[in-house]
Amino acid sequence: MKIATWNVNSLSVRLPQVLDWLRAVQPDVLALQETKLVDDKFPLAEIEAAGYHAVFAGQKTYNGVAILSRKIGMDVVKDLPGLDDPQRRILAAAYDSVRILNIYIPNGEATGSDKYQYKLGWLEKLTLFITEELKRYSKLVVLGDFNIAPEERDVHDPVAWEGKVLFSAPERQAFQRLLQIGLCDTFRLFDQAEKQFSWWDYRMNAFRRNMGLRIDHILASKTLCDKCTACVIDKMPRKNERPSDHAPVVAEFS
DNA sequence: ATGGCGGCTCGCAGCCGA
Repeated sequence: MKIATWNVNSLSVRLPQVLDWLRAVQPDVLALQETKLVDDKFPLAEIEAAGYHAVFAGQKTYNGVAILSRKIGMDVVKDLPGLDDPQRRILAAAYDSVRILNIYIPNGEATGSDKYQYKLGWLEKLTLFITEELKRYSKLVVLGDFNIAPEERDVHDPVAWEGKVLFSAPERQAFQRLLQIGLCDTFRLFDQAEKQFSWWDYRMNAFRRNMGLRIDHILASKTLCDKCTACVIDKMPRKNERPSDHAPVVAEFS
C-alpha cells in the first residue's frame, strides 16, 4: 500500500500536476493540504476520472484538506474534537482497517504571536485525538503538513532557524510527544541522504540552493511501522512550472 | 533590517504562508 501527502498550495492551480503525479506514482492514498477550495468547487469529476474517490473539507482562500483514494473512505471526521474551529485543517477516513489522519497544522506565524498560541493549542488537541484514534485503529497513519521541522538535520541552517517558528522547542516537543504516544516517523526508519527537505521558499532561489525544511511527514502506528518498506520525498514536482512550494512525501507498506 | 514569491480576494493592494 502506497500512501502519500502533498501540500499543493491551491488545488485549482495544481490540479493538472496532481493528476499527472497520480498517473506516474499510482498511490493508494494521497492526502492533500491547502486545497483553498470550498467544497462546491472541489474538482471531483476530474479526480474520479483519474480512478480515485475523494473526501474533502474545504474553505475559501485558506486551508482545506482532502484525501484521494482507490477505495471508499469510511468513518469520516472533519473536526478536531474539543476545538470549535472553522478552519478546515483535519480530515480522517478509514480504508478497510487502515485509518488515515490528514492534517494541516497551523503555521504559527512567529513565536509569541496569537497564531503561535493557536498552533500549540491545536497540537494539544491533536495529541488527545490521536490517543483516542490509536485505541480504535491499530493501523493508523498521521500525515500531512506539520509545519514543524523535528530535528536539526531537518533544517538547512539550524543556527539561523534556532528558536524560530517551525523549529522552536515547544513545537519540536509537541512533535516528540506524538512519537511518545506510539507513532514513528517513517522517513527516519530508513537510511536517508543528508539535507532532505520537503519545503523550499519560493524566494531567493531556495529550491535550487536546497535551502529547505522537512516539515511534511508521514507518521505511523507501531503495527504499520513494522510493515513500512520505504519513505521518500519526491522532489520532481518541485521542478515543475508553477510548482507548489512543498514536495510530496510517499511511504510504502507491505 | 527588509523583502524576496506566489496565491488569494466584495481584487489592481494587502493578506497570508513558511
